[in-house]
Amino acid sequence: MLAYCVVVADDLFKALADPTRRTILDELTEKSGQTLFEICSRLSMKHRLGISRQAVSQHLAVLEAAGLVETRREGRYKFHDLNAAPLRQIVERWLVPDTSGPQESAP
Amino acid sequence: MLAYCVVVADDLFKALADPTRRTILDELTEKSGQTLFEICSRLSMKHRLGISRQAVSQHLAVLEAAGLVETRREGRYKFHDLNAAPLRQIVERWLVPDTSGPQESAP
DNA sequence: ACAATAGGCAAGCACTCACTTGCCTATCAA
DNA sequence: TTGATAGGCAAGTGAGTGCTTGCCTATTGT
Repeated sequence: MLAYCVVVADDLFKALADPTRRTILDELTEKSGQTLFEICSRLSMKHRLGISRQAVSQHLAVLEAAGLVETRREGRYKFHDLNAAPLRQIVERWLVPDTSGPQESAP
Repeated sequence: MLAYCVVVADDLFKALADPTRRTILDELTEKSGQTLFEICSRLSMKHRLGISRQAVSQHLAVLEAAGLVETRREGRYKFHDLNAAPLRQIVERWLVPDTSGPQESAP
C-alpha cells in the first residue's frame, strides 16, 4: 500500500508540474464537465495559449492518470470532471506536523 | 502580484516533481536543521539512494528557490529547515470550491 | 602551516517530456 | 450514404533536467 501511494504520488506531482495542466485544472474548477474542444477553445481565448488539440488531449491523459480528472462518455462527447481529492495527500504529507510556521531545532 | 504568484507556483510544482526532492522534504520534516552531508547520508542509509553530494546540493537549491527550504549558515556548516507554508497555495487553488467530492454540472 | 572537513561552481552527458505531424475510428446531421 | 464533428494513436523532434565529473573556496582541528 505504501508502494502504491508512492507511485500515485509520482504521477500526481508530475501532472502538477506543467503550467498548462494547472491552467486546465483551473478551467475545470470554474466549469466542470467540459469536452476536449471546449477546453481547447478556453485555453486559446482566455489564456492566449497557442496549443494544439492533441497537446491538450495528452495533458488530459496525464491528469486522468494522476486521478485529478475523471471522464465520462456520452455519444461522441467525452466530458471531463475535476477530482481534487488526490491533492489532499500533499497536505497530509508535509503540513501535518506543523502548519503554523517554520520549525526550529538545535543542530 | 498575480504574475509573482504564477512564477512562484511554477518553481514550487517543479520542485515537487522530483521523487528525491520529496524524500528530502520527508527527511527535513522528520528532523529539521540538517546539513548537506547529514541529508546525503540519510538518503543513502535510510532510502538506499545512491546519489552524489553535488546532486543533493542541486536538489536543495531547487527546494530553496521554491521557498520550501530555508537555510542558515554557522561557520562551515549550513543548516536546512523545512518551510511547508508555500504548500498551502495548492490547497487554496483547487480545494476551496468543493472539498467533499467530484462536481456535477450540465454540459 | 597543513590537512581535513563542509560546501560551491560549471561544463558535459543521457534521459525525459511537451509538442507537432500525420493518419485513423466513431458518432451525428443532412 | 456522405460529410462534418469529436476524439484517438503513434512516431519524430527540440528543449529542459537530473546527474556526474572536475576543480575551486572557506572553515576547523592538530
